[in-house]
Order: sequence, then structure tokens, then C-alpha cells
Amino acid sequence: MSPRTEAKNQEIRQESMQKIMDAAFRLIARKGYESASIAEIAAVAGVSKGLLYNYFKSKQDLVEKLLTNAVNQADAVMEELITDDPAVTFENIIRWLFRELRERPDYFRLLMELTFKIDQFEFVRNMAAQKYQGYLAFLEDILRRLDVADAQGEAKMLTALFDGIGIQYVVIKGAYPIDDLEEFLIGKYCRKKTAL
Amino acid sequence: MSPRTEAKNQEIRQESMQKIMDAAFRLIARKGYESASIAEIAAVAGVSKGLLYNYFKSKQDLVEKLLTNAVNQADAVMEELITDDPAVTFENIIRWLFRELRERPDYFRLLMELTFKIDQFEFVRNMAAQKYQGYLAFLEDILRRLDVADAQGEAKMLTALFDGIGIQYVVIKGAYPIDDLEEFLIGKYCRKKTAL
Amino acid sequence: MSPRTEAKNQEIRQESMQKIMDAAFRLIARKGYESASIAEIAAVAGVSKGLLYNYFKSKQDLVEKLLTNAVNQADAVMEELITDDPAVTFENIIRWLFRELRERPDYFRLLMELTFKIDQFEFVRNMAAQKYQGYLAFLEDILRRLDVADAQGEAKMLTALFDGIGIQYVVIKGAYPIDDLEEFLIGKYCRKKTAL
Amino acid sequence: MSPRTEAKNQEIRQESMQKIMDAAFRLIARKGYESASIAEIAAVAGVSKGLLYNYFKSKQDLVEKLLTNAVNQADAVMEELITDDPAVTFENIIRWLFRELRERPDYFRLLMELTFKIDQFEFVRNMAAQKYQGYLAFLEDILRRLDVADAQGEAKMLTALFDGIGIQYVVIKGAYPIDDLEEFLIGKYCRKKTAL
DNA sequence: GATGAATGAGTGTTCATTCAT
DNA sequence: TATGAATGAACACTCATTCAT
Repeated sequence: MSPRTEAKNQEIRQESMQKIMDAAFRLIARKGYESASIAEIAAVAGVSKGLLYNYFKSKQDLVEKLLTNAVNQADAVMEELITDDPAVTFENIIRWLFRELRERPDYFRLLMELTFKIDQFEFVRNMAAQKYQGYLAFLEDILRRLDVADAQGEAKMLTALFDGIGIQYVVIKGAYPIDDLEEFLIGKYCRKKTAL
Repeated sequence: MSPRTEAKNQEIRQESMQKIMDAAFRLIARKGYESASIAEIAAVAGVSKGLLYNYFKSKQDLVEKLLTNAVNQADAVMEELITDDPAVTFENIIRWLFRELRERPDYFRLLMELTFKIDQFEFVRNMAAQKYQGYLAFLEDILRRLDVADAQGEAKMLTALFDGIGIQYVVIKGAYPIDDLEEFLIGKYCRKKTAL
Repeated sequence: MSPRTEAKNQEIRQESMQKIMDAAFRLIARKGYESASIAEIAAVAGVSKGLLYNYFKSKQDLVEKLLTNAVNQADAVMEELITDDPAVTFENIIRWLFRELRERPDYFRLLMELTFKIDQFEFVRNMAAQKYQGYLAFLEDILRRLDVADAQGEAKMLTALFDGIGIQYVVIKGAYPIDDLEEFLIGKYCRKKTAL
Repeated sequence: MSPRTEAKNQEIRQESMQKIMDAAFRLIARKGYESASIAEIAAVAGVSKGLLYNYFKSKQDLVEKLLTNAVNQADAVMEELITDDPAVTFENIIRWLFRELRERPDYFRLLMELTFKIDQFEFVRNMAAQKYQGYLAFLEDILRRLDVADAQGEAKMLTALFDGIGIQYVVIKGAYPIDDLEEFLIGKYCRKKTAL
């Protein structure tokens, strides 16, 4: 008789949006932005195409929310890795990056897929440079506290290195020596401080 | 009136194919595979769509030949960088990578654009792992001759690092500290051997 | 808590229907039937789409009630313009038509918009011919009482003329010489009876 | 072997465009702009939807070319009605207008359908006011040469009258007394000059 | 009486590919 | 060798309508 309560509606909406975003996340990460069609996303999410457009005003809007969401989540997790001891924090971060890559490779794939569309999507343009600067500063600060000689140069190198490892892993997958690389990096940067 | 000679035909073919591949190279590198249409490629190349399909049996075929070509050319150039002195060779390679990135960023963009389509194109799948192994072995050999402790680990790291720098540069472009990185790497790996 | 009385319910119904019809009137007149979406009509009316379908069983039904309503209202007003003196009545009508056009151009726009959908909506088909005959007879009667020679022919001409002026005004709007036309018609048809 | 000659291609293109424009003309005139879908236009024209977009870059472009074409043709015909004797010219025009309406009512329907979309299509906006002024000046000139008292006012009235007759005819169709109106107008404006 | 989440058929448009010439 | 007219399946997106609450 009476219409649904606002709270109930919120819940329903949240659930549908989540289904759509999950489907979009997976499909776009795996097939790429263009090849993941709205029809397929809706089908995998188990909703109609029409509903998708109730929540996202365009494919671009969907992908923008997807990326923002993913990046914010990752940032939140990264915050938790920070400790008082920079050496511990540093190792935490490296371990976490590798764990993420192994456990949620789609996250990195989506990130790269969309990063590469930087000329196509303004929101990527706005985000990329800013995030790059943020991570750089963050890393540089840790390295400086670790008394690394050229903390800035080293930080620039490490962000590139992490991106490169990510790329290579999501491309080569099973055949990629990701474990070796993790151990190598931990050994090089965390065990013997003199290496830096 | 007289029929074209076989040689003349060959030449014409070569020329047309080259124009098509040049156009495809630029457009795909800059706009991405999906967004670079056959119609536009043909138009930029100054040939008809029909002719394009005389030489390449599909868009995928065109892109496959494009990538193979590009990689082979790069490999050929890399061969020339090899000298008797591994230290010189190593510095040559680093310098060359940075120069390439700066002077022909489209080359790296195309490589990445297509690498990311690895699940879509079988030829990429076949090529990626094989090339990765090749570059790895090549680098490892140089590093071993330079008496680097963990030559294999270091090689794995360096290939990832180069990929990462490439990605970051083609994404962030002008704002990317590519010169700093080059100097940092040369300083770190070529000037003081102890660093390795 | 106590159930709403029937009277109260009626009032609520009336109010909601009126809000919907007002919104529909404006939007359809200004944007056209197809471009005025049910969603927008409901939004402007400040009700839900669901409620709209409680009162009108389809978009076509809504538009049908809208048109009937508008035409009936106009007819009622026209009744009031009738006096004992046909010359006065005639001038009243002309003045009233121009005033309406200027003050409520949306009314004429809606009329024309829907009239043009005559092949799409059966109710328009039924209404158009009937109304045309009605206005014709009405005008003819006045003209006959004004001793106009060919009252029937003149009446046919005048109904067409009024439609034409309406069209031209709602299309050309501000730049249309509506004042000139009003004066011309009054001068021609009301000031010097010999003209007819 | 050799590609079609340019002339042959021109011919093929012209033919296809004509089929499309004919179909579009009829469907848009009869069903309205929105209700005449590209799919139906292509089907009636006997071509694929894709081909339509080879010739017209959008539905709006198609309709713009359609209208421009129709208006230009009509203007060309109207030119031929002009004679040295303004009375003859005037009667020619009236006769022609009625003949057109009877023989090609779709022409007037399309004109009205699109004229009513003046707020939607910029090209209509540009065309409407200009054409109105043109026809007005043309008529005024003839009336002045016929020594009509208020030639300008009369011209304004006549353009509106013709539009009104057109509207009423295409709406009411068979039941509309178009013959009566023609005779009435000829009688009123061409037989007894004193009427003006 | 009232809501808005959900649907699905439909829209205009794009594009790799074919083929008669 | 070379052309470009033609196709059709796919695309992102819209919207009148339904229905559980």
C-alpha cells in the first residue's frame, strides 16, 4: 500500500549499483573499456540496460565512479600500512603491493586500462598527475627518513618500478616471476640498508 | 598499356603497405585500437578501404603485422648497441631507451596499447612471454659480465623498471621527470659500479 | 489515522491531476509531444511517474484529456463573447483571438502540435473535423447577420486566416507583426462594413 | 578490374540519395520527424541503415537537406509564375498554391512539420523568418502594382491565409472544402478588383 | 493515494568487412 | 591494382510502462 521507505530504497539502490559496478569492474578490467559493452555489463550484473542508466548517466560516468571508488579504497588501505618505523612501513607497502597484485590483479588492470585512456577521459587527466605526485611524495618521505642518499630520485624510480611490475604481471600472469621479484626487492631494499 | 612488371608491382605494393602501416601506427598509438577506424586509417594513408583489405585480411591482421614490424625494428637497433665492453653496452641501452621514449613515444604507446590487448589477440600472447624472456636473458648476460651479484634478479627488476618508466612517461608526458630519471639511472648503475 | 473521507480524496485527486495536466500542457506545447517525456512531466508536476499512471492510463490518454480540456475551456470563453449585436460579437472574437495568442501562446502551440498528430491519434481525428464545422457555422451565422454577401465563403476564409496567423505567430514569435495584423483585420472587417 | 568511373559513382550515389530522400520525405511528412525512424526510412528506401549514414551525417542533416531541397524547388517553380501583368501573376500564384496542395500535400505537411520544430533546429530558425520576409515582400509588390490600398497589410494577411488553408487541408483532407476556398479567393481577389 | 526501482523494445549511429566494377 | 557503395551486427542510450511496496 504505502511506498517503500527511503531507507529501504537506499538499500535496494545500493545493492543494484554494487552489482553493476562489480560486473563493470571485472569486464572492463579484463576486456578493456571499449570491448566491455553496456549490454554485457548489465547481463553479468543481472539487471536490465535501462536500470544501469538509472544509476549512471553514461558509460563514462560509470567508469569514472568505478575508478574513483577503486583509488579511494586503495588509498584508505595504504593509510593503514603506515607505522612509526619507516623501515616497517616501507616493507609493509612492498608486501602489500605484491599481495594486491596477486589477489586482485583486476584492480591493477582496471587502473592501467583507464590510465591509458588519459587523452579520452578528463577525469583521468585530473587524477593521474595528482596521484603520481602524491605517491611520489609519500615514498620520498619514507626514503628520506630511512637516510637514503637521493631519496627523490629513488622514489621516482620505485614508483616506475612498481608500475612496471604490475604491467608485466597482469600481462604475463602465471609465467611471471612475481615471487622472485618480491623477494629480490625485499632483500635489496629492506634487508641491507646499505644498498640504497 | 604494357602490363606492369612483377618488380614494379612489388614496389607499388611495398609503398602502399608502408603508407597504410604508417597511418595505422600513428592512429592506433594515439587513439587506441578501437578508436582508430579502418576508414580513418585508409584516409590518412591516402588509399581506399578496399585496398587496405587487399594487403591485410582484417584489422587484427594489420595490427599484428604492425606490432611484429615494430618489435623487429627495435630488436635490430638494439643489436647495434652491443659492444665488447658490457659497461658501455649497458649505458648505450639505457641512453637509447630514454632517447627512443622522448623521440618516438608513439612506438612505446603502440607497444603498450597492444600489450594490453593480450587476452584479445593471440599473437600478443605468443609474443609477450617470448620477448620478455629474451630481454631478460640479454640483460642478465650483461649484468653477469659486470659481476653484478644477483644478475638475474637485477635483470628482472630492470625490465620492469623500463616498462614502468615508459608507461609513466607516455601517460604524464611533459610533466614527467624523464630527464631526472635518466640521470639517476645512469648515475646509479653506470657511474658507481658498487651500487649493483 | 482515520480514513480519508471520499470528499477529501476527490480533492486530492483533482489537485494532483491538475498539477500533472499543467506540467504536461507546458512541456508538450513547448517541446512537442515526443520530446516531452513522462519522467519530465511527472518531475515538473512534482509527482511520481507511478501516480501519473494512476490518473492517466497512457501518455496518449493524458494528451487526449489535455486537449479536450483545453478546447472545452476555450469554447466556454468564446460563449461569453457573444452579444446581441453581431458586429460587436465579431470584433470581440477577433480581439479575443489576438489577446489569447499574445497572452497564452502555449494554448495555440499545443493545439497545433496535437492537430498535426491527427494520423497518430484517433481522438484528434474525431475532434478536428467536428470542431472545424462548429467554428465555421458559428462564424457564418455572425457574418450572415452582418449581411455579408458570401457569408459561407467568407467564414471558411476567416477560420483559415486565424489558423494561419496563429501558426505564423508561434513560429516567428517576437518578430511577427501581430499588432499590425490585428489592426488591419479590425480595420478591414469591423470599421468599414462595405469591405465585406 | 578497374574501379568504377567517377561519373558512374556519381550516378549510383545520386540514385541512392534520391531513394532515401523520397522515403524520408514521405515518412516524415506523414508521421512526423520523431515517429519516422531511420530504420523505417532505410527500409522504405530499400537500403541499409548504414548506407543512409554514408550520405547524411545524421537524421537532422537528412531533414535539413530535405527541407532546403523542397523549398528551393518550390521557389524555382514560383519564379516561373511571374508575368508582366501582376493580375495574371497573382492568379497564377493562387491557382498554383491550390494545385500544389491538392497534388502534393506531403510537401506542405513536411514544411509545417519542420517549421514547428523551429526551436529544435537552427536551420529552420534561419530559414523561417527569412522566407517569411521574402514571400511577404513578393506579395506586397504584386499587390502594390494592383493598386491595392494597404498592400502591406493585405500581403501579411494573405501569407497567413495561405498557411491556414494549407494547415486545414492537410489536417482535414478529403472533407475540407478546398475547391470552394479556391473559387472564393479567385472570385474575391481576381475577378472584382474593387474588393481589395 | 503514492512511490520509484525495474524493464525491454526501441532509438540514432558506427564500423569492420564485402564485392561489383 | 584499386575503388567506394553497400551491408548488418553491434553500440550507447532513452523512455513509456509496470508493479511490489
